[in-house]
Amino acid sequence: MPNDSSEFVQALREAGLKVTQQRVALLATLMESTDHPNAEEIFVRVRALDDSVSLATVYRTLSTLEEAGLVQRLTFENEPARFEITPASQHDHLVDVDSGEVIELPSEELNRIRQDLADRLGYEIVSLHSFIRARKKPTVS
Amino acid sequence: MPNDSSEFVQALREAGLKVTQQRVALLATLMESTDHPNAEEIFVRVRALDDSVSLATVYRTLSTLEEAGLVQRLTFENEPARFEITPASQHDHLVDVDSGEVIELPSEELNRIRQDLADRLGYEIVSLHSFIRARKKPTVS
DNA sequence: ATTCGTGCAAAGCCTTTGCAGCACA
DNA sequence: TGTGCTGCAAAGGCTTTGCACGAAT
Repeated sequence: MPNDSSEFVQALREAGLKVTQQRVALLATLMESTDHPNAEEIFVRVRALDDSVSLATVYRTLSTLEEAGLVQRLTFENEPARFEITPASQHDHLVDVDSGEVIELPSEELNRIRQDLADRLGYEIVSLHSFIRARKKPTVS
Repeated sequence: MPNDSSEFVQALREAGLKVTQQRVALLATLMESTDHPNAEEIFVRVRALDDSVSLATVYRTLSTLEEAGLVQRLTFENEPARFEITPASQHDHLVDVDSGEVIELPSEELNRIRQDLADRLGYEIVSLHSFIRARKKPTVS
């Protein structure tokens, strides 16, 4: 039985989901990840904590947690989806087209403007998926 | 041989690509499309103009044109990629989560802020991929 | 004549799913 | 005990690719 005092356990309970060791392991893995891993990478990392987890469960759990709002799916171009724990405030992502590195771009200003635009059209925002593909500029001498 | 005076022909030539009837038909199709069709939908529409075009060619041509900068690929969640003629100025996309409809959100302000953010990090923007999943608000009485 | 593009069919990659067994509530 | 979750393996959807032929330069 997983550690009941964990913050993940509470989050799962609140979402009305059963607390399984696989889900706790996955949430723990994602919480510790500072990058934005894809399902395969998460699979490898989770197995370090619990080697009974299958790839199918990783996919299923990620979808479940996404639906519950605990996890966010990042859909970039020409690559498998990446995932992150749902951040406190939405942010854009800058993707280095050469290295594949992802940099988070927190900006209240961007969020505010998008909010306004959606408002004006009579929409409420469900989620944001913004990535800017960019290349490092040669450093100016 | 396709109509040499067409704007598409010129664009293809400038990109150093051979001018084939398939490519011209695809560009014409995309230019006439006001929505954001996926490869399958483009395939159907292109065949109305030239029924020799194969789905493989649609995919290959879209990738080629994307690389040449003539076409932009829109990568939304849980659905096949959509495409549009590269717009004069970049814009965000609002996706109605219920109907699937895509609304373009032109905003110079958003572009400027993103430009600034990238600049400050020493990056130059290659392309922008921003979609906001949103739901229509109930109309207030 | 050469090079590049195309159609076809097969393969590939990422992701989902059916089913029987197991774990959590 | 009952419901939901899991592992396994198979299937699925979208996209890419090898090959031989055909079209553009």
